[in-house]
Amino acid sequence: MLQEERQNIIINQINLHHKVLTTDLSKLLNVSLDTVRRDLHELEESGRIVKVHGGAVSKSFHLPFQQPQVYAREEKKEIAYKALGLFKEGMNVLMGGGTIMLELARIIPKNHKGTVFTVSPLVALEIAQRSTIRVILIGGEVSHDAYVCTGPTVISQLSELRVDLSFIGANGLSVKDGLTDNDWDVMQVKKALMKASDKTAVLSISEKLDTTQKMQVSPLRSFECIITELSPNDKRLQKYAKVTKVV
Amino acid sequence: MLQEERQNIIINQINLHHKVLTTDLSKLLNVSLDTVRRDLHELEESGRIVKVHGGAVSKSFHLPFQQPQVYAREEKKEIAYKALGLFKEGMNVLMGGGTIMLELARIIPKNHKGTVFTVSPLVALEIAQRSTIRVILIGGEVSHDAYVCTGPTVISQLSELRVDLSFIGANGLSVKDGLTDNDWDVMQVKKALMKASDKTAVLSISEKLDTTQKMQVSPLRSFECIITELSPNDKRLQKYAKVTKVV
DNA sequence: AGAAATAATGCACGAATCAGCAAAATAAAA
DNA sequence: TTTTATTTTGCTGATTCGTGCATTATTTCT
Repeated sequence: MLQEERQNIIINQINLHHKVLTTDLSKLLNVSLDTVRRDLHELEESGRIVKVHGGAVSKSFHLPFQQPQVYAREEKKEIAYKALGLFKEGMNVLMGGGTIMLELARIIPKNHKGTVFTVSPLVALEIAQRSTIRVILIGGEVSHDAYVCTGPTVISQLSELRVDLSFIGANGLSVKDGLTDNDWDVMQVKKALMKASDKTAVLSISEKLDTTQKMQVSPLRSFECIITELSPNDKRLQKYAKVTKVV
Repeated sequence: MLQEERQNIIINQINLHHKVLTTDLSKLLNVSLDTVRRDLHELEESGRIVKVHGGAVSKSFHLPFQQPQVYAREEKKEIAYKALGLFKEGMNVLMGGGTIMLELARIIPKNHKGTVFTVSPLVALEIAQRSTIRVILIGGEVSHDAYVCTGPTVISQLSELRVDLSFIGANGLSVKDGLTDNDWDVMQVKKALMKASDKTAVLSISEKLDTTQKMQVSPLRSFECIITELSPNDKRLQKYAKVTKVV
């Protein structure tokens, strides 16, 4: 077998699986490990792949220093725009935390009528800064990782509140387990958010669909709708559409 | 499984959920805790994530509030350092809003013991971000100009609170009129802050000495001390020193 | 302050890598 | 074709790398 032929096969395998193991290639091509290694070395020199210990990965798979400021920013913006459509003039809404909420906060029109309640200091500041809308921040202990107010104060304040609509971000979302979270305090807050509102919309990027975290916030059917960046008739959403509205 | 592959999965999990636990990753990836820890270590070294006790959090969850030009920054830092001297280990303190408070928030040591209550979302976020100290945000309507929580909710929550010490920024400060402010809501909040604390320290740059605003918060004598960037025996402070302590 | 959870450290073992060398294959020249 | 030069391949041993385990620190919770 020619060297070039072999290397083409290797490239092919990498494109196919994003990664290859040196030992696998050795068996597949019936050559020694050294030969495979030398091939990988050359392919790396010519910049076609990235060699790692144990094998090699495709260049796109190995993201060298790409550090997005906000992960999946565009998708989240898209979701925020859809959500904004539900926020009619004069409504009182309740917003949770997370990057999607921040995007939503950014696009609320300056003179929108209504009141926003939120447990997220960041959301509160963003809205207060950009718009003249009334912002009520529900205070409590500030969580060190999610930057959201949590704790009994939050729960009790929310229990005295009644709003038309709430927006909640998702950590895990699946048909079977509904909305799930991995932080007990945050889970409690989300439950309270839902209790305080007539309707609740879940905002989530599609990547979180069919994932489950440790604790359940609420089953799917209790939500007014699920908002993702996907088209409502996307295949991935169909099983959700049977239980609740998808947007 | 390739190391590279594993680390990509970890990054992805963190992007999705902002925070991951070492034990969860260990189960998810079917490797020992040590391996996960080493991965997290490497990812931190290359600057892609931030490691915390028990797991790791996303680096990209950075706070977008910027502070372009702070007037008299150096003087304010100086004041903040003096104020920090009063914040002993284990104390519960209450902080108002304003740029001096932000400087104070920035210099609180990472592992300082104690609890901070504040009506300023900015202060709360700054502390929550930089330190492991407990931060309780007193919620309410977010003022559009001072970015401080105001209104009846704040007042009533503060009335149920009792702390050792509070730090308040000044808008106007004079021997004759004491601490004065020009915003009715903020004035009310400051009054409530004082009522909730055993002692109150006023933080002010010297420029505001001998100035008076429309509404009085409290006369001078009710303060434990006044903190400025000046030396305590500066000429300008002498008339204040007759009424209360100056630092 | 004590108990439990989490992290760091040192060690051992196997797997992967590398360098140099000899054999084999291929290409080029006589 | 034979001979020679060049490239490619496989092997050996030394070395590094990745992983898990045991032990010791550190942190957190109560």
